[in-house]
Amino acid sequence: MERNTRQRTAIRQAIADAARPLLPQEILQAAEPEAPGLSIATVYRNLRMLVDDGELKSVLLPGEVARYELTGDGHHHHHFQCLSCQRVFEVEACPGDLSSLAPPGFTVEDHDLTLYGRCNECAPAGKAKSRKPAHDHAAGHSHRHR
Amino acid sequence: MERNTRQRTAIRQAIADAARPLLPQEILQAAEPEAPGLSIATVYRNLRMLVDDGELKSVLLPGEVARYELTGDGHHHHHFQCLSCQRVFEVEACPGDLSSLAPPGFTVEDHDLTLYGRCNECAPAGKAKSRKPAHDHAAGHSHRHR
DNA sequence: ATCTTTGCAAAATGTTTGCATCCTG
DNA sequence: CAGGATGCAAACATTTTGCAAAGAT
Repeated sequence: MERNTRQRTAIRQAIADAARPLLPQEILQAAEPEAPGLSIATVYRNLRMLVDDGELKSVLLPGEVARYELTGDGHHHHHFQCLSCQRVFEVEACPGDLSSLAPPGFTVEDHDLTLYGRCNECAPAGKAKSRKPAHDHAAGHSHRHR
Repeated sequence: MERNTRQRTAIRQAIADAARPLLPQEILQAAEPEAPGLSIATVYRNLRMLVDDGELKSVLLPGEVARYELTGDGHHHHHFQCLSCQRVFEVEACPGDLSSLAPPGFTVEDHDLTLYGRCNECAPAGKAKSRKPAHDHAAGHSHRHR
């Protein structure tokens, strides 16, 4: 990744402008106005390059397609997904060391945590197209091709 | 889902016999000897039926394809993935209430937690085909087609 | 001018579905 | 023997890749 193209700039900008991790499709839509004719293949190619470069980080939530956010200072953090609008937000807090939770003989090196609930824009009452509670997973659909 | 077929019995048994959540492919391989000619389509169809029936639960880890485990008593628990062998194990412990971690205006209803490290069979040194640390996600690959 | 990057279309993956047939109850 | 369940292949959604054309330095 060495040259600066209109497409790459638009993709970078789209992610930088978002206040939350975006889906490849959202990135395409956000960047397309800046780079007319932008193709999804180019979005994927650039996402991969930017992640390899350390400029971006992919945000993987259980059963969800990868989203992307700026690496920023790269500090440890987690994510929150709204059960109503499905959008994902960064969460600064972290429960800390969880090595005591592992079974004997197992060593913990890292962890991933996702919180589920309602974001500030979605009323805690409005049970819209909600995802099922995390430990009540619906049928397998990592590839359910949402 | 009303009839008892050789295939369905084999699938149920394969999952019951496993000490950990299995991938659809692992289920196919484990059940095939009991039900020769078993097709992957049948595995998927039954997994979905059994999940809908509440007999099974899908285990979704970040960036991973769905795995399946028995619902059992359906108690709240989490999972551990070995960075060396990639296998997933159940973890009884839970950090408890995490609602304080959410940003103001957000309400937490549930959470998902995944621990990463080495299982009892994989030496903490053997850095085999390991997954990257959780907050250092590799490029998107919910569909990375392992 | 060179060599990266793009767009398009085709391939690869994991999962789902249509349909004729098979088998359970 | 009726209707659910299976196997096969085709369909799907998402992501990747081959290749010729376009573009950046």
